[in-house]
Amino acid sequence: MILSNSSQYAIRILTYIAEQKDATLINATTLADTLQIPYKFLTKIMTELVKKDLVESIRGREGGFKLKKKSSDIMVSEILDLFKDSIKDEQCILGIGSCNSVNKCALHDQWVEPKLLMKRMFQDSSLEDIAGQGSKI
Amino acid sequence: MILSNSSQYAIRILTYIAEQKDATLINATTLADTLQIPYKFLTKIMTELVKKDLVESIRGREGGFKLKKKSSDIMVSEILDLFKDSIKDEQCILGIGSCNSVNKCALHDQWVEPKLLMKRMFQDSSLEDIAGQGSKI
DNA sequence: AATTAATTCTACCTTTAAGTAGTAATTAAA
DNA sequence: TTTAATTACTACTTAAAGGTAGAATTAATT
Repeated sequence: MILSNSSQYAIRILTYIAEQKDATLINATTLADTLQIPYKFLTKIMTELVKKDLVESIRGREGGFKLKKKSSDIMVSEILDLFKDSIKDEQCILGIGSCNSVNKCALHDQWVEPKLLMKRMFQDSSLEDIAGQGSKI
Repeated sequence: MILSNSSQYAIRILTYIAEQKDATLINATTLADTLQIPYKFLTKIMTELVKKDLVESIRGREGGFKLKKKSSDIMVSEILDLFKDSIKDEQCILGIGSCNSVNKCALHDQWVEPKLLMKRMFQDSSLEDIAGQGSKI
């Protein structure tokens, strides 16, 4: 699996929140139900997103969550960073330390291009970019 | 992590074996030492590679392992298949079932290109292609 | 002030990947 | 024929990810 469950969930959660009208609060129950994520696991993730300032929480009755920044200012790579799932420049596909043109593993040359594209995909995509396409949830 | 430890180990093991002269047997101790893979874990992987006919084993004293096919006939994707790490066509980067142009997740469009390159990297690289470059082990 | 609906905290349980231990089976060499 | 060097098998342990439970905290509504 390329991304951990936590990363996948976090992207889906944030994308869904980004699709709502600004300033509307969405609560954990709604998120868990619509995104089909186990409630208790979701709340754990939400707490992390709050701590890392991607999301703002309003506690108590009528509370909920909303984005803390503009959706165009939250990049997918930021989300992946929280769960150590983002692509590093010298990430070795065979796990032999760090990999570069002078110290390469057997698959290094073949990995350069796909790695670059993956990195770009995560770094260049904001929540605004990926939200609101009517895609599956 | 993109590939599991088992997949990474298996690729390294097979690449190393492919670099030896045909018909030379390499034993588990040598593999574990030179590739720095825990011996007991390595033997477990070797048994799988033997069962799946990628490797031939000679038991008993002076025994060891060698490739069962030509190194040009073993593709990296075959190895990854053993550990369910290969890239599937409709693999959804967000883990929402299977993903295609009519039923897409939020990241689908961005994922198409990198996914294709990754798939090709694995499908088009044989052990012969990646061995013998003097790369790190 | 009490109630209720919400997030947060702490601790635990479950599943899977990763790694380890011990022994049996095999075979060449001494 | 014994011994040593090897792979194969069975079972266990550990670590990490994924997931759950319950109570504490917060704050709006009644």
